Amino acid sequence: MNPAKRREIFARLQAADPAPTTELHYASPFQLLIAVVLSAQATDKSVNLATRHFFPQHGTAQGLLDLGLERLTDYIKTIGLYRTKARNVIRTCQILVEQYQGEVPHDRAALEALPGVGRKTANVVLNTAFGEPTIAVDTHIFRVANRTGLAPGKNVLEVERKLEKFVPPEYRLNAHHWLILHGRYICIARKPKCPQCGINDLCEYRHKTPA
DNA sequence: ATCCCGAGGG
DNA sequence: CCCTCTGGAT
Repeated sequence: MNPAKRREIFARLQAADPAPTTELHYASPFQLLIAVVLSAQATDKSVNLATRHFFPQHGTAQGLLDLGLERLTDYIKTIGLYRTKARNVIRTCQILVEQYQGEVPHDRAALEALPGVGRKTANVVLNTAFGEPTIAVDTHIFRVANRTGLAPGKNVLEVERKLEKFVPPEYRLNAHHWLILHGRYICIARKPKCPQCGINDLCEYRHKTPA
């Protein structure tokens, strides 16, 4: 795909949604971190339904330690992978309290050292909580980047590197949320809504869509 | 490559 | 029923 086309895609996404952001509910970098960890292979909606039961009263690292593993597990039983997530969240809280005064480190390596936190989660926290122009490639962005031809790649790391290289600097901060929301509501995995898509004339996939 | 794993949609 | 959802660790 040529650079002018890429630029036009982001210009349109920006026009349609000037200030995109996450749909996860959170009130601090810590709560964003926990919400993103819980969101692995789960919908934002289901994460919000669970966190609303304990973020208000136990929305800090020490607060979740006080809540305890058993009660946290009970609160997130409606989310997939809940046993692993509950253990990881509690261990993460222990590390944050012991090593970072309960705060979220503003540092990629420190974030990725937390249990349950990989490259994608670290990128989301760096972007959304700390304003860094990272592009976290999740299931939506991987699909959108490949379908459209915007940044095709065999794995998420390859797609991330291409996006970093191809997305014009002025769009980089918001690129993550534009692409993810586009993937969630328009470029859906099963049945993409190509007729309603604002960039279908720039896309390399529409031709393969069954009429 | 495999495991973890509930809820919603089609 | 099958697929998908802001993945990460082994």
